Amino acid sequence: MTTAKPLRADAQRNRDALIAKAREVFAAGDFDLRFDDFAQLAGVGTGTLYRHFPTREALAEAVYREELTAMCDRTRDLRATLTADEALAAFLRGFVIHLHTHKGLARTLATLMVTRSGALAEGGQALGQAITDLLTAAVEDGSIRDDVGIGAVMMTLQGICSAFDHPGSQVDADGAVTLLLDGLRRRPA
Amino acid sequence: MTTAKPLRADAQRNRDALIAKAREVFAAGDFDLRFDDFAQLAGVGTGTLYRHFPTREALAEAVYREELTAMCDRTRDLRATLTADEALAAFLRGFVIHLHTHKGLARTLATLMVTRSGALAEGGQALGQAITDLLTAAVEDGSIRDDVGIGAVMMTLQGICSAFDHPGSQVDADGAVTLLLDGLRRRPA
DNA sequence: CTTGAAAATGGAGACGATCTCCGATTGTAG
DNA sequence: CTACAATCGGAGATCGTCTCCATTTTCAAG
Repeated sequence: MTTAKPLRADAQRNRDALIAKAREVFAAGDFDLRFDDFAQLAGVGTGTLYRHFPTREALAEAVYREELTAMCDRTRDLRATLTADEALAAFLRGFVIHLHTHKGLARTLATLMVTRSGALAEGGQALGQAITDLLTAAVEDGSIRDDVGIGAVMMTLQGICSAFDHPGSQVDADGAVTLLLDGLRRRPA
Repeated sequence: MTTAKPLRADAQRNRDALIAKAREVFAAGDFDLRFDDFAQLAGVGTGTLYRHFPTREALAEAVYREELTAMCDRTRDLRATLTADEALAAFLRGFVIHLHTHKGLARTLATLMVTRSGALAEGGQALGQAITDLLTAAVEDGSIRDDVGIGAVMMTLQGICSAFDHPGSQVDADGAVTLLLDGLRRRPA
């Protein structure tokens, strides 16, 4: 999967330059910049841009790849320290905070989930798996209900990501997580 | 608001033809048809199309206007027959079923919520208000919690609409509603 | 039934974004 | 150093969106 293909020196340089500039642009909130302009800003030709990143989403995914793996790691750390349901809660709370400080990440995840292009790009795929593992563990130790599927949870998360540019989104997103966590608790009666 | 502006005979005819054709196209699942082609199919010029419907969303909203008002009416009927929380539950269950038989509606609502163009087009606005009323009533009579905002619920609904083209979405959407309703229940302890 | 003015039409073409193609350039193995 | 392959760059093809305005249609007043 993680095919390590040796990249020629100049190719690597250009790729890095593109990602670096794109990160700046996203950080500035300019998500809808004309795609070709990413090339110009990075000082490469449009052909080079398209060769490295066939689509806007591919570029976004590369920019946030680090963040994505960090989140995956986080799920594992939490699993090691806390009970399954605590880990789930901690992760989701952290997820919202993380999205808040990286608006571009929210948009990227939303797009990846909607297009589900080629079954989500690699990083999105990994995060999805990590969350699935968290949920599965919590179901197995009986701390959350088992009568609703993972997909239902993912839909809610997709809502959070999609709606994250609206003003006041952080409070609402946190509320949505509260509802989700309480809804997931095993029905007492 | 509902400004009744008399439309010239030919204008009305063309408008209706556009909506009718668009309804067919959406029913066939072809949501991303080239916008100009809606005009060609309806036998009018592109200028006419744009005059009546400045954007793709405006056309979609017109197509589903009936559905939208029907849903608004439904919230009121349910309020008249059931308790506030029963009405909310019944509405959301019905909502999912409705989306399932009208995939185009799901996509339209998702788009309207994302763009929130001019504070949502008229129909979407009305539906949002109707849902808000349902929630408010349930909060007021104490059947659902009051410590999370309406926005949190809307986020979840946005997720349901956004994810509705994925296969197996109906089951997942129903699960998401289950989680939402249970999450909204006043915490017992 | 005119008739004149306002309303509406339609479709060619301007525009802006995406993406491709290929001759020129650069890196690297031998 | 040479030759070959990998990569580059950016002009321009392509495609969807939207505008503009000369022409046609409607309609109310005479």
